[in-house]
Amino acid sequence: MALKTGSARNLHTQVVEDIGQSIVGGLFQPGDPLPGEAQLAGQMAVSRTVLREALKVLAAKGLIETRQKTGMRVRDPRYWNHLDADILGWRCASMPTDDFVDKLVEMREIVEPAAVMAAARRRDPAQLEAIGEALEAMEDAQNLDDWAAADLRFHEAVLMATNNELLSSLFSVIETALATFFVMSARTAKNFKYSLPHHREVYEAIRRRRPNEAAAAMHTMIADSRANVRKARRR
Amino acid sequence: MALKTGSARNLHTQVVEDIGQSIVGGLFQPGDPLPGEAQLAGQMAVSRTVLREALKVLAAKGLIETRQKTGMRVRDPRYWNHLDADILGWRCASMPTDDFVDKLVEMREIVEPAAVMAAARRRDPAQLEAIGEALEAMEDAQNLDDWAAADLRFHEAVLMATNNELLSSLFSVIETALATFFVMSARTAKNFKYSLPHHREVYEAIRRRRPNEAAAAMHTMIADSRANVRKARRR
DNA sequence: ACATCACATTTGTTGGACAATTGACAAGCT
DNA sequence: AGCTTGTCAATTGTCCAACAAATGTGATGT
Repeated sequence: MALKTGSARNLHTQVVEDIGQSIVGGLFQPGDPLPGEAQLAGQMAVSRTVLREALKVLAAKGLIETRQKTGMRVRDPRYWNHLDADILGWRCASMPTDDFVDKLVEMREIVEPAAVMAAARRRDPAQLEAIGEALEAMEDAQNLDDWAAADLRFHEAVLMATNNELLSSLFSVIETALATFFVMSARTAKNFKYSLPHHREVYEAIRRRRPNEAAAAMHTMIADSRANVRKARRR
Repeated sequence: MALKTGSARNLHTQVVEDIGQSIVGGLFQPGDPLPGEAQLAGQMAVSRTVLREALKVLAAKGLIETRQKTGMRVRDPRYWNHLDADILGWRCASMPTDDFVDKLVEMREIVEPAAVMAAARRRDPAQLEAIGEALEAMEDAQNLDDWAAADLRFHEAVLMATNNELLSSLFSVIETALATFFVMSARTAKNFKYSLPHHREVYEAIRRRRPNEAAAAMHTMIADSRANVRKARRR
């Protein structure tokens, strides 16, 4: 457990990452409980103060609960904030199982068509331009990394154009899904721009304020993406 | 700012509530920044340690960012975790503006019809029974409080029956929306059971595994609810 | 066998100290 | 004067040691 995961300026951030990943990754089973604060702090070579700051964060995410004398227990996954960006990231880092990928796709299929409908109705010129810029960046992309970044920007810009921050907060889900797909299809992507026409359709529909067309285009785009992931998964 | 909001076992929980509500409520403007830790701790009569535990939680929710020397700043609302149950609660507590209610309704209209479709396809017998029990409790309810609690259980059970924890995590949104509606229509509700037939339709569609019927029933139900809220808001 | 109570363990809370970072300002050089 | 450089100070980051509060456990007494 003592691996230093990513780099982080703050110590407690590292501790959060470390313990969080251990819990989400299943290293700690739900219900049965972590060592005491003193022991944990010793294991990770940090002060109890820092450890406790991390524990509070994990508790806020719903991963653990603490009671005096009893100690800390991993909560049932039912109570986790599954939409939290960190938790999503940890799940993908350690357990990109097939059914989890399916759940991500299902979320996309629900959220994104509805989002482009809202965007087509309510977007303002600046938001449209943000989407357009992302689209241009996708066209100009010379390698997979550039294209992935631009793709993320595109979908983020669409979510922002809904003018509903509850919807745009779901970008953490879409972001995780796309990132996972990119990893899975990194090899098989000779023509990584294959979905560019779909993106253009979505953009055009939003520009022309055609909610239904936008939703349809987005729907086929996600279906395509899912089929592609299935294919990549099989090899 | 020194009002003691709700009751809480832990001190830092109170601090989180207090500062979080102040930020979400607009008492602290985004961009320009909170007093230092020492001063804040003094104002709230807690130790710096406790205050810092609270600040880490708020930072994890995306409300603030801290840097050495500069201090703490309220982040742009774009970065807030708007789907966090606490943040939703704080927004409703201090600012149930009309457009926020509209956004909540929009989320329901997107999520819940899709959710009942998934539930109608994938629910298992136990999950169906959980929905049925909630429905019975709604029938038997003698007062508004009982009915509200049963209504919440109904919608939660539906989300759980999707077998997609990403979807069921959105219950925090639905919960907040319903709670707000109950408050808004508390007076005007002579016949608070008016939506019972709709709920029954949804239940039946899920039982008979009819995704499209379930989605349609849920859709009209939410539309009804929205119309009712509009009416209540006007007086 | 049962109730009661003291105890021990674990988290909760406090205060203080020092380290690390970094913006601000002053000094010095060109 | 304008720019660079270095020092300073303010703020958060980290650590430590002690005590308070809660609470399961077991001893104790009847």
